[in-house]
Amino acid sequence: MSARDSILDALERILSDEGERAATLDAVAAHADVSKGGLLYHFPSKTALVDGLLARLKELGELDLEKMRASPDGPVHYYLASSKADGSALDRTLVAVARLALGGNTHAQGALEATRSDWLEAISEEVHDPAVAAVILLLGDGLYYGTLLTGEAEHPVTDEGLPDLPALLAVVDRLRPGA
Amino acid sequence: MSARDSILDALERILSDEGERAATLDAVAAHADVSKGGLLYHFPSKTALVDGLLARLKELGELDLEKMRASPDGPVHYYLASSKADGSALDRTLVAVARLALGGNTHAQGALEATRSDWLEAISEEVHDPAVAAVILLLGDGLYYGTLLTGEAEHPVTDEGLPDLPALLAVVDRLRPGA
DNA sequence: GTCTATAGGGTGATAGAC
DNA sequence: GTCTATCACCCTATAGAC
Repeated sequence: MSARDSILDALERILSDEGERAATLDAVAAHADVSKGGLLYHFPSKTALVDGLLARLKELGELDLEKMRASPDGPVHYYLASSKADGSALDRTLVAVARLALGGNTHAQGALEATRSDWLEAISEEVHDPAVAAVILLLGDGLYYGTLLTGEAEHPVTDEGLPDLPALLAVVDRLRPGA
Repeated sequence: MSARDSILDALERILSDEGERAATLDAVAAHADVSKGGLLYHFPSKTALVDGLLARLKELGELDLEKMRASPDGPVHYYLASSKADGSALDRTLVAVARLALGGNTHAQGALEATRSDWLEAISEEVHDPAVAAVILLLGDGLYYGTLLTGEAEHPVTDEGLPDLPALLAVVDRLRPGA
């Protein structure tokens, strides 16, 4: 793996596990097994480091959008299933960027908004009622919010006494007359 | 207003508008128009300051829960309507605590989880299908997530091209056979 | 290419004046 | 009760050795 990628991986891990405040240059360098000077060679500043993460989100997001559109179960099921973060590369990046966005980083907010807008577009191709499409988008947001709260994708809020994904999908399907 | 309350107000405002990192003792004191020493007289440490905010959340949350149960439109409509943050005292506190929770503060995470659990209970009293109740809870989470992303309750994500609240409520009502 | 050393500024917290 | 002065610590970023 390239040094660049292992640095971004370390940044994601720290943002997910310990939050935005813990993601200092020192901590990222230590987790990536490079020196602080080495980190600053690859990313000249913290802003550049964050921009690197946002570029990764854009790349992974576009790949996922293709998979979403090509999914045999349709974009909606694919979207909701993937909203229960399962530890994929995109999930890890998304949680990390969300942490930055919720910490006030406006670039991260914009990147997330763009991704969400792509999702809504793909959902709307399958579900033509805009209100239903919005409900689905917001439901996915809610699922993501749960994993963001706990930080660790292993213990999402929805695992604590809430119904499982198939039950939620069944409810959503009742909103789609054609399904 | 008591000095204590104006300090907590200042903390909320900074957390909402600028994020967790900006909520330093200095900044809170300046916004509350007290000196840093004065702030530390009322709240001996930053942990005590945060605990003060969590106590306020508990208090406002219990009041809101009563209103939710007594609402003429039923708990579900009340819950979803209030999930689109409208600048109420509870909304401000909730957004602030969510910022802390998403920054990694485990006390704040627990306080939010307790509040969410109360909501689910109240929703379940009206909606007996647990999967539908979960969808409603998550939908509210999604609405909140939008206001958290932008930080300012004045420009929630759902205002940007998504249907308005009545349209969402109509969709949700289709899930409740008795409604 | 990767490292050490250090600058310059902000942080939470304490002691003590008034 | 509220303030000023100050502490030791941690942050991002730079300069320059190897």
